[in-house]
Amino acid sequence: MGTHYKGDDGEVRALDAYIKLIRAADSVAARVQRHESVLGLTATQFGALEALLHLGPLCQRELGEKLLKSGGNITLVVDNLEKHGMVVRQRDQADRRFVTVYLTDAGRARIAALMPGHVAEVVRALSALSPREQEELGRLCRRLGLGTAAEGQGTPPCR
Amino acid sequence: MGTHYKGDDGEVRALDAYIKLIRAADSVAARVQRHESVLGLTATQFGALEALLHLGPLCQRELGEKLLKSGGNITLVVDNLEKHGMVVRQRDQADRRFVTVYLTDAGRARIAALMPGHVAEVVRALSALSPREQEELGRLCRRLGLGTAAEGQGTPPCR
DNA sequence: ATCGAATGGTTGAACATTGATTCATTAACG
DNA sequence: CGTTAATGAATCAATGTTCAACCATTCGAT
Repeated sequence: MGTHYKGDDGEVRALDAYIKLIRAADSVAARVQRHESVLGLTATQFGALEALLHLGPLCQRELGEKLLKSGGNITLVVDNLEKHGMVVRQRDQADRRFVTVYLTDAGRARIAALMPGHVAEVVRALSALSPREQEELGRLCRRLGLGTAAEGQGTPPCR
Repeated sequence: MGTHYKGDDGEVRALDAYIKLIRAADSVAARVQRHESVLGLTATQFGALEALLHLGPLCQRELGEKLLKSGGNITLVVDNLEKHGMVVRQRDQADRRFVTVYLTDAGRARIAALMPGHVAEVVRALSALSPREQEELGRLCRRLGLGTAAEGQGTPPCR
């Protein structure tokens, strides 16, 4: 199990941790997302709604940073959410480059209704670890994320 | 920072760990993959070559399991690797449903040449953690991955 | 005030990924 | 045997994602 690469201890240790980290994230994300996508939302759409719900209106650049997605992608995601009436765009009057994205009532209702199930699924996915272990995992992961990630660590990317 | 969801302690703890896990994996994977993709390989192509290098020839179904990717995707990935002469397909004579994928000499040389840089980048990405912490992270992640993931935990998915 | 750099957003091409369908082959079972 | 089920792979449409090019807007020098 783990890595088959021949190298010194430090390399094998890092590779092993790396593989397990990626696999765990994939596994947990897949499990959680199953419950979102069934309801007609992609993971990124869900993440966007959730960010808007918990952080309030955001411009598209901010949304992209929170979700770790490219600008072009955010344009499409917001397009689709807007098409479905979950969200509205509005040009910022002060600085007309910005487009602020607002949750509609329908969007707020939708994401609010989805959250309990989402939370329950996350809790369930992490139930393999004790509370103390979950905290330890969070601590370790936070230090890893600091390296490259956009600093805004507000809201879940949801892949 | 972390989660903005209002809920009981267990929920907040799980959500927080979840977010950080996903972000850390994204962040580390992005960093590592930057060094692979610059050289003309997608993450999945790299993962496939690496699996073949360390595990020997595999059929496409096995490859899909190792990489956590769909069958249709594997067909395309192998197509592209074959086009570039990194890999050859061969029908299994015993059971003609199987197609075994072999590394060519060129493919072996290519992945072998890439590995040291890959390993160095993984080591670097995980250097925020001490050896002991890396082991702890691996231990926690392994227990999370067990929930849903395909059991074959041989080789890195690389997203 | 103006010109150039930087920033936010959009667009379009390229591509990876999935999921459903289909086909060939093998296995199982009567 | 022969039919049916199961398995591995290929194919195709649909979609999410990224990246580069581009436009509009603002900001900063001079």
